[in-house]
Amino acid sequence: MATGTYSISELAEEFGVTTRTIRFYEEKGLVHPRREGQKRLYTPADRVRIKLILRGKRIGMSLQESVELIDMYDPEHNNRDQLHSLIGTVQDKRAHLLRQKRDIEDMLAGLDEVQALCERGLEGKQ
Amino acid sequence: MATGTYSISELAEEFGVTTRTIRFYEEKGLVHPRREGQKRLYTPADRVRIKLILRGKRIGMSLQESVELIDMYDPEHNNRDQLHSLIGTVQDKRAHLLRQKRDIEDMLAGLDEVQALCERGLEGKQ
DNA sequence: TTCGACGTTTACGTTAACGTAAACTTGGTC
DNA sequence: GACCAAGTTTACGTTAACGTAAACGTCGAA
Repeated sequence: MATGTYSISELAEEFGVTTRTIRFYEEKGLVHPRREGQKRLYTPADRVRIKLILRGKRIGMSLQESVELIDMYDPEHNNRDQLHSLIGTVQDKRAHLLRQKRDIEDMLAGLDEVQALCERGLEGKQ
Repeated sequence: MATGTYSISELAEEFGVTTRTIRFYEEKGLVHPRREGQKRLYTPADRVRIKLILRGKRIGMSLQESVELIDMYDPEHNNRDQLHSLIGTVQDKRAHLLRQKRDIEDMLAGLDEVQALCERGLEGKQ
């Protein structure tokens, strides 16, 4: 296998998913690995895309949402209108993420409470 | 309608979901509203439960996960073993949430980059 | 040369979380 | 008393994100 590339099972193992999952992502147009004969060859860029998609999944984003976010990075945005509209999308995404962050912080505070209650409950039963 | 209670459509509107969604949550045992004749009557406690479930959804939790988290609050945990095991679960949840928080912060940093690139792109085209 | 590990395609199955539609009741109001 | 908004039950439909199985190719080692 060409160096600096990955097989499908390497990536699957690294990310803790099945090869089916990675092929499914290709089916949906999320990645486009080269082929060596019949076999898929993933570049480091492909690997990063998958990594970012899985990061998105962890906070409840759909695959499409992840892809849209990832594609904000690549500069196919040339004219002013596109740049302005992209900035708008960035604002929206930011607002959404900030809300999620607040939600998480609230839950973490809740967990602290629960733990404190547990520990006080244990003290009484020493 | 009894004061200090809510109808299904009141809650649906407040939370921006359909009544179907709220009935579905009942079907799944997530809430247990009283009845006034045929109609469902939601207490403030019911309302909070739904609110917390929807908060969970926003960060990608399943309904079951949300319920498990919510139920950590109520003190049906009496003996030491249960308290210890609950503390363990709290730790796990916390770790999970902290990872999600990091993911979000990374994405926010990414968005800052994108925006900076956009603004620099616009400067050149004034 | 026969495995066994790894890969491939094709295709049907599954689960969660509702959407949607039909058919019915019920309490006020014009 | 007819109507309408808001409620109800029952039931089938839908979408995303894979799981699972079958049937096949390939290539390096024993």
